[in-house]
Amino acid sequence: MFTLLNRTSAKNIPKLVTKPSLSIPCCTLTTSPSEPLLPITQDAYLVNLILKSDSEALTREILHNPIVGWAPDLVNKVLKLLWNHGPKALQFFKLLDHHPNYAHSSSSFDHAIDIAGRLRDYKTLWTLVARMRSCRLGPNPKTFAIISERYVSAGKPDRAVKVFLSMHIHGCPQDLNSFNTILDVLCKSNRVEKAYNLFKVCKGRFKADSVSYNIIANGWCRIKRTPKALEVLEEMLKKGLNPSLATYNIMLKGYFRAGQIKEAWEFFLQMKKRKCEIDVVTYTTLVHGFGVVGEIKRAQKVFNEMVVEGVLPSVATYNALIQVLCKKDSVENAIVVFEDMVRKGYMPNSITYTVLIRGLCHAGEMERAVELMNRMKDDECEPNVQMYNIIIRYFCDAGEIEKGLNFFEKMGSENCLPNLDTYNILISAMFLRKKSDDLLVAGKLLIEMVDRGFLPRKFTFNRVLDGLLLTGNQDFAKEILSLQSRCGGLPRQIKL
DNA sequence: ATAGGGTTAG
Repeated sequence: MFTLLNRTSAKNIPKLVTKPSLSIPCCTLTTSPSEPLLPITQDAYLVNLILKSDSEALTREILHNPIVGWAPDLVNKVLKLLWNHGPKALQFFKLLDHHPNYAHSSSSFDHAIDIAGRLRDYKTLWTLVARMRSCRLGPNPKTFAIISERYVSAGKPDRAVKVFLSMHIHGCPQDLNSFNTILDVLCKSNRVEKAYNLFKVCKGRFKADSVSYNIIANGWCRIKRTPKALEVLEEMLKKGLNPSLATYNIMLKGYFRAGQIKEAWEFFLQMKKRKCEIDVVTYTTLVHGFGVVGEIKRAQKVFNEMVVEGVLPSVATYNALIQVLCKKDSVENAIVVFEDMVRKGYMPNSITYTVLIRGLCHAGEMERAVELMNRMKDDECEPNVQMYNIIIRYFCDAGEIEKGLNFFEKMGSENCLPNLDTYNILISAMFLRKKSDDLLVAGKLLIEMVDRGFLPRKFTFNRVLDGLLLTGNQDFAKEILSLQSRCGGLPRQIKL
């Protein structure tokens, strides 16, 4: 297992970390007198407008409102905010495509294609690709990366491979980069066998490089098949391609994933012994790896020792430690680490908050979880769908259905659109109290989710239908039944 | 959006 380590690793190139600017251009438009007169960002204003307008009003606002100066950046922001409202997003995109003075940019096309793919609306997807081409804006390698990913996550990896092999027909020739991308897309969805087959067939044609090999090795590691990963890397060495620190970190993580804790530690010791440049990723892998198997003391020991070795922890390292403390130790100790990181000047990110909020909820500390959620806004961090889903789920589980519903309403007013999970969580909760009014709410939620492009499972439909029939809501049940038959032909929507 | 570390609860 250590032959890999006999080679010198490539120089580790420091990564330039740039922080994206968080300032958002403000719009002086005010919505209506009943709403707060605070300056509202233009993208948020438009999203609200799009969500509440019928198609006639929308045409008027999008095409003929002279106050809105359309620009690619603004369009992309709107599309992003409408991420969990696919049909409306596509309606908006198509409408704006007919604007007299505005033409879509290539990145907006990519966004729209992504959304169509998520809705599994492949007809629209390929229409957009054709339209993009006729505007001479692509499609580009990124477009195909998006399309492949959508096919793979819809359970159609063969279609993804086919799309890759026919890229050139759409005016975008394949190269090593796009080859590596499709391999990675397949591996990240655990279709490693498929990736490996494609790799074997095409590695000569595209001159597979060490990145290709790393992607495949990581794929085998993801599905806990470390021997296959080692085999692939041996082949890489035979080809004269050098492993890099990324290669070693992939294997290290692979051992942890496969539960080979002893091997992981041995591998790390060998890395050290053979003068590999060990970096923050290596240490984060160790902290997380030891933590998830409950070896908290060792995780903390590694965390403390890395500084001695001259490697500073990153936010990700802190997140790893905080997470494992929440899971295997106590949320109180996790908070201690969180406060320590803040004191040292680290800026917690949304993962830090998600992990801590879940930890607090799990410990039954709902008030503190909510408090933290309010406090994170001071750190230029907005609560996201996942956090709302956690809070809503735990409140519902604790029997506080009203509080769950309150948070659901709150997210609507904060430009955080519910996703499939949100609806499933809430609909399930509507059966807990055995109240007939709750079932009416469940029915309304079901209608709303379909409207937003999410397809409920058959189980969900049946449950709501049964509930409505049992509580004497025959008319509403009929409405739901016709909704279900209208959904029959629709493809199933998956979560993010 | 070409590779390695940190959310995802049966």
